[in-house]
Amino acid sequence: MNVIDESGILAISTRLQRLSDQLRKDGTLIYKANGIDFEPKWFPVIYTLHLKSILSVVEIASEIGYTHPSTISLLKELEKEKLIRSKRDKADERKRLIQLTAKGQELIERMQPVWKIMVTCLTDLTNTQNNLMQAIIEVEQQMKRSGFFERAERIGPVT
Amino acid sequence: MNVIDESGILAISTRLQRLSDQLRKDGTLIYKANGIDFEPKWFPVIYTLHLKSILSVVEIASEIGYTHPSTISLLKELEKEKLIRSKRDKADERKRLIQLTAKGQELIERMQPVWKIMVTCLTDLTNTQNNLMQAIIEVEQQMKRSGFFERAERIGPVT
DNA sequence: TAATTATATGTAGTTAACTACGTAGATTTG
DNA sequence: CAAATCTACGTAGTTAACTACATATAATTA
Repeated sequence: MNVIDESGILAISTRLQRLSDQLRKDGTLIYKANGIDFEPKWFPVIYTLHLKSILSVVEIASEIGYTHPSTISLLKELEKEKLIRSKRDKADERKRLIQLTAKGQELIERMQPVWKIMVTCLTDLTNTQNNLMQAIIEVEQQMKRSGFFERAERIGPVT
Repeated sequence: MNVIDESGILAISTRLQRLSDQLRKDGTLIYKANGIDFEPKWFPVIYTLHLKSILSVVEIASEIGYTHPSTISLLKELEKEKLIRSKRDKADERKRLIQLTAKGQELIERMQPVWKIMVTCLTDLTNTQNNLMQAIIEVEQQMKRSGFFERAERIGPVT
């Protein structure tokens, strides 16, 4: 990965994705090694339902920052695993309300120690001179002020 | 994205990917706005060939840190765009040697000012208290020492 | 030098997100 | 209150990476 490492900031999107993938793959292995049948991609949904207990599809999507079709496909998997269940909202027939099942809640209990280990390891890994988590938060704030495209428009277009 | 923002480091893989996607999407728009027909995903291959001029498929894959099938599919697209061409290595009939075409080289010339704008904007965006690029490099170094899974194994498994 | 192993490339299918589009129910407005 | 618009959900198809497997050539070894 010589060239990409050296091409600097232009390949930052590639670098971010590579890091994300590595962490996710290890996440899968860590759950497995601890005897837990859980995929990292499910975390945002499950964690959201853990905190909020009952939400509609679109509410979950908005909490986790995914599109609703992506959320629907995660919910399908989780329903198949019997970790969540859903019912129509009687007050608004368009909505489907999602909740954890007892199995889902138990799984969360069993995952607590694993999450604790993960937090420790991730904190360790990222606790360097420039803190990755903080850097992400800071860049997201910068982008909220003015995004990459908007900034480029302001400088360019090259005539 | 309340919950994910607050779930902290456990959702770091999701956060990294989200940021990567946003930057890539804006990258696409910036090329377009500057009248350049180029996709950000092509950057690693094109930039590598710009520096090294002639390489085999596996050499490119290794330089950009992708698997060879991913690289092959990028090369197919680039060949269709006539930005690269390939020929068998006479010394080793297994190898396919890849080079930029004249069109590819011209495109790179035309992209230089856009890359310059991008570098400026990205540097600006990430030049916060905790520098994102530096943070990535530091975390990659940490992971080389001992990865996420390895660290978790050392602490756990929970008995 | 024949057999084995390693390397380079290629194909098929998977994954985890996305966009685009469609429908049904709720809300707003002329 | 009928028509128009908006919101919630769902489906189909795309994307950009991956893994697993297959094949051909090269290199090594018995």
